[in-house]
Amino acid sequence: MPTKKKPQVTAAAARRGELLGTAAEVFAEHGYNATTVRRIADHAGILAGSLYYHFDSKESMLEEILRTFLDELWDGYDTVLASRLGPRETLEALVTESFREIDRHRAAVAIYQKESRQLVTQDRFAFLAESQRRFEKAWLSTLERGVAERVFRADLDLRLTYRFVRDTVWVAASWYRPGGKHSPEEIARQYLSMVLDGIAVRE
Amino acid sequence: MPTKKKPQVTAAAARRGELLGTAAEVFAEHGYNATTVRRIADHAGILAGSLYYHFDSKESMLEEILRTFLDELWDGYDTVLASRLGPRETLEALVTESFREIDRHRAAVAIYQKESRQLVTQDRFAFLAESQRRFEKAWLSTLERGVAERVFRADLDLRLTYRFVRDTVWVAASWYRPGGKHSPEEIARQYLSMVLDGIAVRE
DNA sequence: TAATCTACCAAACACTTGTTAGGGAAGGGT
DNA sequence: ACCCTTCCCTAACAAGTGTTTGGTAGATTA
Repeated sequence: MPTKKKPQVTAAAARRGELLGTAAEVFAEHGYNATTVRRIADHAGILAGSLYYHFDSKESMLEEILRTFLDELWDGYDTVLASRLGPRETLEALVTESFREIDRHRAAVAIYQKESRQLVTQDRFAFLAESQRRFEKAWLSTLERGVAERVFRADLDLRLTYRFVRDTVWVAASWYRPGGKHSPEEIARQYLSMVLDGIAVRE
Repeated sequence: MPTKKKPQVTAAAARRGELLGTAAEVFAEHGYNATTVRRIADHAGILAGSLYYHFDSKESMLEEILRTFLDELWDGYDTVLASRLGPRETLEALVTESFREIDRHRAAVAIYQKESRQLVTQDRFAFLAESQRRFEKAWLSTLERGVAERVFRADLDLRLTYRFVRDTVWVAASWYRPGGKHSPEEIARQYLSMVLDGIAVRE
């Protein structure tokens, strides 16, 4: 029976996570394709070949980064959706949760934004397509409920509205920097104010 | 004195434009870095080396694609800005003009969206940074005028609002397909309706 | 008809890429 | 003292990259 096995595996997992973190940042900064494994290794203070002690391939690093992010994202989303709030409150909670995820996983979100379109076609990244379907379903049904309950406008193309709301939230990852003057919650509040009430003065 | 010189140069320019068009589409679909010159050549029905009869390098193709797009974009923007409309009408005209540009140059816009962040640091693409500065100035001043004239809300962070409006417009290039059921003007109308008045029902 | 030019091909170049194989230093376990 | 695992390095590989060179069929010009 092996003694003292657990300490090593957690240490290994910690190192793994550390390397994935630096890889995510380099991917986010230069793009996946333009990022060489040597550059990731440089950033981590080791040599390129050494990465292959921890990971099977460059692609598997990308996969693990995106999987980890999406898993945590859906943890938050599912909690919101399970609360069975009204449509407006659901939308507010989803947006706020999204900005929190951007705060926590900004590199992964940036990568997702830039690369997901081309990745979804690969079998390996089929989970991205499934996530997108769930995503669209969650948002669209919230919007539909809102229209039915007369809290959202009925004169808008809902699919267009969905893309509008989705994009306005996630593109923020391209300029957001954690530790800035706005907290995720504050940014969410302003975004919601614009999306819900518009930027024009009411008369 | 050379006779019959002009027909050739216009034919050459036409071929150039043709090749730039296919290059732009491949760039937009797979990303600049992931696009090989061989794939562009395949798409055009020639061999990779033959591209170098028309262009200096892969990078110069990218530069010409983006320059052409930005030149036409600013033609439209400058016309709008020169009209000296009120802030709300200026915003409406700029948004509408943007969607028309997306309709005309959707490949170039998609490339710009995905690659500009990394390109601006290169000397060769310094014109992107200049364009971004003019862009921010045009939009921000319009928003500021709107706040001063009490047609836009005064309680919003203007820089956040600027990024919001900017992003909501341009990310549309990632899903917009010309010839769809919505014309650029119709999409602009719906976007403006959401941005100006919000998606919530007014009470 | 001969000369020239246009737009392409064929084949190679130098370089970078992701990845692999073998080795070795450090350190805890027995 | 020895072994074994962990984590990294050194050095190389094969495939793919952007680009160059020399050549050539066919149209255009003189």
